[in-house]
Amino acid sequence: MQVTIDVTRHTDASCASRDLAVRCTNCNLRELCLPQGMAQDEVQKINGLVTTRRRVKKGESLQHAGEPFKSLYAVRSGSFKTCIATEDGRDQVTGFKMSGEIIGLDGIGTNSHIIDVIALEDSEVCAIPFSRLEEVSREIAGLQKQFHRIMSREIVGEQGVMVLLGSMRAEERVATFLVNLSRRFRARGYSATEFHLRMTREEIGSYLGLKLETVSRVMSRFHDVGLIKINQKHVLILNPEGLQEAASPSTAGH
Amino acid sequence: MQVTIDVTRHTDASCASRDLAVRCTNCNLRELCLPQGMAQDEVQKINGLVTTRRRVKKGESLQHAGEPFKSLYAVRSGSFKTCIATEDGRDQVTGFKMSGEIIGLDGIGTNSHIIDVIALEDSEVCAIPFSRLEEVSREIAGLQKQFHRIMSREIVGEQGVMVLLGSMRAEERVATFLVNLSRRFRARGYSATEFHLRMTREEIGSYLGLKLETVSRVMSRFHDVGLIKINQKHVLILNPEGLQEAASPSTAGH
DNA sequence: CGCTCTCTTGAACAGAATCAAGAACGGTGG
DNA sequence: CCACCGTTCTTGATTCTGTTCAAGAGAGCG
Repeated sequence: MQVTIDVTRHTDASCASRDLAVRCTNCNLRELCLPQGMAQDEVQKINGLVTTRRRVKKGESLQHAGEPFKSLYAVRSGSFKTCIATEDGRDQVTGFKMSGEIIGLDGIGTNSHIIDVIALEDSEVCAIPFSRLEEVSREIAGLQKQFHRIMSREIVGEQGVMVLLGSMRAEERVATFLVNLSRRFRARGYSATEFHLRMTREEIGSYLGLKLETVSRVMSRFHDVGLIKINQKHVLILNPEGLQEAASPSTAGH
Repeated sequence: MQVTIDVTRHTDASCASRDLAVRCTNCNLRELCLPQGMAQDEVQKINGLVTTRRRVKKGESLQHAGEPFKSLYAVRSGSFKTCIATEDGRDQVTGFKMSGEIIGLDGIGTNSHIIDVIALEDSEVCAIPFSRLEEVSREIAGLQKQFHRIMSREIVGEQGVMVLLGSMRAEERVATFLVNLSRRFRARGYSATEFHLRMTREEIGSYLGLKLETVSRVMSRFHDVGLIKINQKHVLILNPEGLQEAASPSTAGH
């Protein structure tokens, strides 16, 4: 087959992968990603870890449940949803991944993925071959430590979702979700009060254990009482404290 | 391959702690615990990892949220519940831990625990100092691999709970819970069809995102339709396939 | 421009929560 | 050994939150 178009973009990507841009040292995400908290000289040693970049178009999948596990992925740009499909046909969103976050930890235990990961927009990831990561982290204590931190935080984060799903009412869930997104956008240098939802109401609902109609209704209610301004996927948080309060009611004061 | 483990007589532990029994090599839980899947000679090298045993009486806590993180614990005998207390006073059970399972992974990320762990019965754990574990796992690839497996499985397990909480109805949740317990008892050499619940209805409910009355009602219903026989904390599974079917309905056939 | 997908909103319904009362159990002390 | 107490469990009646069903409005894409 002949490649006739898009040569520029293609070159961009290959350029990136043989050039300096692929190095963690120069990556503007290094404080959010794998190198976070590592010493300067340690980061240099892990430059070689990331061998390839991968582009994933909106709607395409980065990894499929059942595939053999080879690499972790660090989100370089864009965002993803992680889904789990149960034997009985249920399909649930278990998380949303933004830049700097690590994908694929589910595969380590059984050497095959159990989670589907799908791009919510055109995205790019850095592939981290896991066997290399294990090797290098045996040599660099800082990497080992950081990798353990990442896994532990994943565990803690999921416990937070369990609390959300197990004991929060619909309004609290949606408020918690928005507050969480807000924090993550801010951590990435974006506005904490104004952003664009990359996922549909249905995906939000699936993640929060609610139906899409309920998500929509709750957001409309927040809109009506002046907590937020929402128009389709565009969110403007008018009252961050109020939203935080809606997320965990009895948090005394604010 | 079938591994039969005799856990029925864990023997007395005081003898154990000053004697050879503290070594992983001789521990009858080694196929469920940290050494699982490691080579014989590797297991010998990690004998020194477990420095102390700790007894925890029923109702007492093994670790408190907020405490600095020093050690992981492997459950040697007995069982625990893990709870998370949110700022706004909510308190939720996030898991139950049985022999061979590892506790404390939540502390790695922040160097302090965020989870409370409370003994459901008089129990005993092996303390694994984490800094030592990191050191040794830099030397022994098998240990490193196994530790990563354990963390990954924790993540996967929690995703399973997220699906349960996010998309299952009450009956499915309770059935899933019982099937899960049944499997874990069997893996430990106990009966898969007859066992004693160590936790209260309220604790089960908290874990499953249900009220204790609902748990009780669902169990009574299962009893009435002949799936199980339940008398307070004593459970007898009469129809394992039926229970499995109740846990994930549309699982075609059985 | 038309089609589809997504979102909003309303009305009726269902499942689990809440409120309430009594029964069964387990531990304690007489 | 038995009576007593607090805790845990069961069961019923009622309430309420979120779901389901339904219809229409927007937005985005080819």
